[in-house]
Amino acid sequence: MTRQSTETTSHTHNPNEQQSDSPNSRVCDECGGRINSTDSHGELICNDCGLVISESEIDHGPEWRGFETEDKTEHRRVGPPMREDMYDKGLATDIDWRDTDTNGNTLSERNRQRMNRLRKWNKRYKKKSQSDRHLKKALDEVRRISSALGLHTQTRETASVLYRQCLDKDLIKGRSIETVAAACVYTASRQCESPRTLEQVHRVSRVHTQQTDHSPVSTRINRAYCKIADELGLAMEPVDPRNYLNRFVTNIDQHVTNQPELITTAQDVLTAAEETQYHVGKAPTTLAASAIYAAIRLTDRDIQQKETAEATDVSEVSIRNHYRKLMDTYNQNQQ
DNA sequence: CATTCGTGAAGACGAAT
DNA sequence: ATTCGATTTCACGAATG
Repeated sequence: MTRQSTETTSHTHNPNEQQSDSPNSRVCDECGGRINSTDSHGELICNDCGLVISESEIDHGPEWRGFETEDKTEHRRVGPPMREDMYDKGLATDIDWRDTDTNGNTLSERNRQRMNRLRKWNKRYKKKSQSDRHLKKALDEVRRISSALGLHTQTRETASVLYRQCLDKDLIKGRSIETVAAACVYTASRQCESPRTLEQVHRVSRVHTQQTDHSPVSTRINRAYCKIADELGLAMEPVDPRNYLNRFVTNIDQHVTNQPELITTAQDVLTAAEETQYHVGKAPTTLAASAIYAAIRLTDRDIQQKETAEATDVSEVSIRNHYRKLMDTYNQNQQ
């Protein structure tokens, strides 16, 4: 459905591309345009056609840190930074499985047995307690969901921090690990301004709707999210509908020409709507979808309501109910 | 014929009572 | 806890081109 990075990673090996001025600049497969470095939502976006290339971010920074001048010049390697999304924060030691020393020489029989014993106890220690296993399972789930939603590393780490805080506050009791993990990812995606809808999170989560639950979104994840935001004292702002535009437009599977024009028009439509306070009380997703359809009309494109509705998970009716008004306020604002 | 438009019923939600 | 109003969605049929 969405285009992922698999197509773009290949020409990293092309020597011609190594000359580019920034490590992030690449060329779009679709239109040959320059690809922007990540925008504020952590998504790689083509400058020309607006195609979302890849939502997962690669850290191009140095893996070393220097505390004294000679450290910096030597580029001494000191290991990766701490990671909140690994249950031991990435700090644990592992013993190599090869029975060789650092020079590659095979070990003596006596030393091999010693290493075997050490490996065994190291493993036992790492999986020691029940809570460690719980945390590992939970953070694996956070990682899985984040990756399925194309969220970038910073968002995933935020979700992981949230989960640890939930654990501290005993918020897991009565809920499944999967539910809390999904709720943490949902919360983090909003905090990091690359929001995913509850519906999107629910679709990739392993939280089943109850048999009696007819609502399209998971009440469980929503309740967990409310509880988390309340207990952790998070002041959650309403989602800015503009943050949905890139993703929604990319979701329209028909090839959209000149995406940036469409997106900026939709942005202006939303800005105009805010000035008349039209947006108050309306769902952000509905506003984003309606603004996109209004922009489609304003720029004379041949894309149907149905397609817009399907790409945004907003009903056709809701789009119908709003896009005229949005077009009107936009047009008034232009004069 | 495909698409858009309008409608009433029904559910969910927040604010007010 | 209940009521009320606004919003959203569904199912359907009518209007439009």
